Formats: sequence, structure tokens, C-alpha cells
Amino acid sequence: MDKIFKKYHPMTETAFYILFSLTEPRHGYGIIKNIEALTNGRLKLGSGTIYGTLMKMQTDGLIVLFSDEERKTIYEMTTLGQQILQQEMQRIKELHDHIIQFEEGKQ
Amino acid sequence: MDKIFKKYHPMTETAFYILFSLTEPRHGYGIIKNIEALTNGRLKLGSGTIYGTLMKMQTDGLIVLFSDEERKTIYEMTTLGQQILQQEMQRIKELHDHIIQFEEGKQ
DNA sequence: TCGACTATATCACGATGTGACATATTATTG
DNA sequence: CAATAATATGTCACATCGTGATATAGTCGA
Repeated sequence: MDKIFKKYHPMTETAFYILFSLTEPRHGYGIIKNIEALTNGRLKLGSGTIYGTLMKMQTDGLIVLFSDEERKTIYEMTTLGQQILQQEMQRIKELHDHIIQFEEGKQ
Repeated sequence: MDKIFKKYHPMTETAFYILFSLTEPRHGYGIIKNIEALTNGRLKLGSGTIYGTLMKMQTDGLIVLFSDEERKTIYEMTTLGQQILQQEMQRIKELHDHIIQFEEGKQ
């Protein structure tokens, strides 16, 4: 299990936003649109990115199938996924702190 | 020039910390130690990472040679490098904002 | 009916970080 | 003084990752 935590530390921006989108159950295409909305159109994921990442995260136990309808494969986060998301959010806060400290030091 | 901005957007954590370390002139080994100190030993860059990245950033005009002594090759940031660092810091703030909003929404 | 949108999947490609290996100097410590 | 750790740079093969092209197919509005 520890190996998985290292594997996702740090995460890429793309992987983070995908996992972050799964704080509620969503399907691939829905995640793409959610990220596009969150970032005001800045981040548009390619199909290879989303389906490849979802498969990898499923293999690693970060997410599981929530429902598998005809044309919608919906995923939800596992407890492990939540822990890894938490770890990543902590890391981003660390980055943010460094930036704030730097900006304060400039004045 | 616009191409370079896209190339470094988003940056990896590693690339960010390297550029961030060059807010004052430093050499490769010094950058490694600076990042290690900043992150409390969490992030230890391999030699391939640091010298490869420095060469790439020099080619792209983000950094230039500051002084080239016998055993220390010191770099400093260019104006372009500062602009790209600024862009990246803005992106991290965006990430941070999303996290804060999420945490507020949970209560 | 025709195009736009929704939806999933695969694959080759380029870019990137990593760690091993190599090499050499300097400082410390027993 | 000799051994060891720390400083310092560099190269290379390897694995991982995001991207965009390509493919396929259903739905919905004009």
C-alpha cells in the first residue's frame, strides 16, 4: 500500500484534477467537462488521458466502478483514493505556503 | 516565445522547485540541497534530473550562466524565467483556491 | 438528414524524472 | 595519514505520463 502512496506523490496536475473531480461519482466525459469548467476552459483533457488514467487508478484501487450502464461508466473514489487526494492537497498547500512566503519576503 | 509559455504550463513539481530555487543565483548541487531543505528532506533530486533540467531551461532561455568557476556552474534567472515562474505560481494559487473551496463546502 | 455533442477506447509519440554509473575535489574523522 | 563522507558535474537507459489522432457509435436539435 505504501508503494501506491509513493507512486502518486507528487501527482501531475491532470491526475489531481481527475481524482478531485471524483469527490462525487462521475464518468469519463463528465470529468473532462468538469475540469474544463473548473479551470475556465484552460485545461482540456484528451481522451487518451482520461481513459488511460481512470484505468490506472482503478487498477491501483483509488477508484471503483459505481455503475456501468450502456454508455456511461461511472466511477467513485475509494477510501484509499481519498487518502491519496488528501496527501496531494497537503502537498499543494506546501507549495502555496512557499509562494506566499516568497511574496512576503519581496516587499 | 508563446510556445515556451505553453511548454512550461503546467510545470512539474520538480521543475517548479528548480526554477523557484533560482530566485537567487545557485549551482546545481546547491539547488538540490535548497529543495531538500525547503521540503524537509521530502524531495531529493537525482543528478540526472537537475543537470538535465538546467540544460533544458538554459536552452529555452529561462536561465543563463551567472558564473562558471572550476567546480561550480552558477545560474541565474532571466526575465522570461521570472515570467514563467509567475505563471506557474498563479496556477498553483488556482489549485489552492479549488482545495479551499472544497474544504469549505464539506462542513 | 446532417452536424454537433456525448461517450468510450487504443496507440504511437514526445517529454520528463529517476537512479545507476562515472569521475574528481575537498573536508572530516578516527 | 588514510579512509570516508560530502561536494560537484555529467551521461544514459528506463519507466511513466499526457497528447492527439483514429476509430466507433448513440443522441439531439435544426
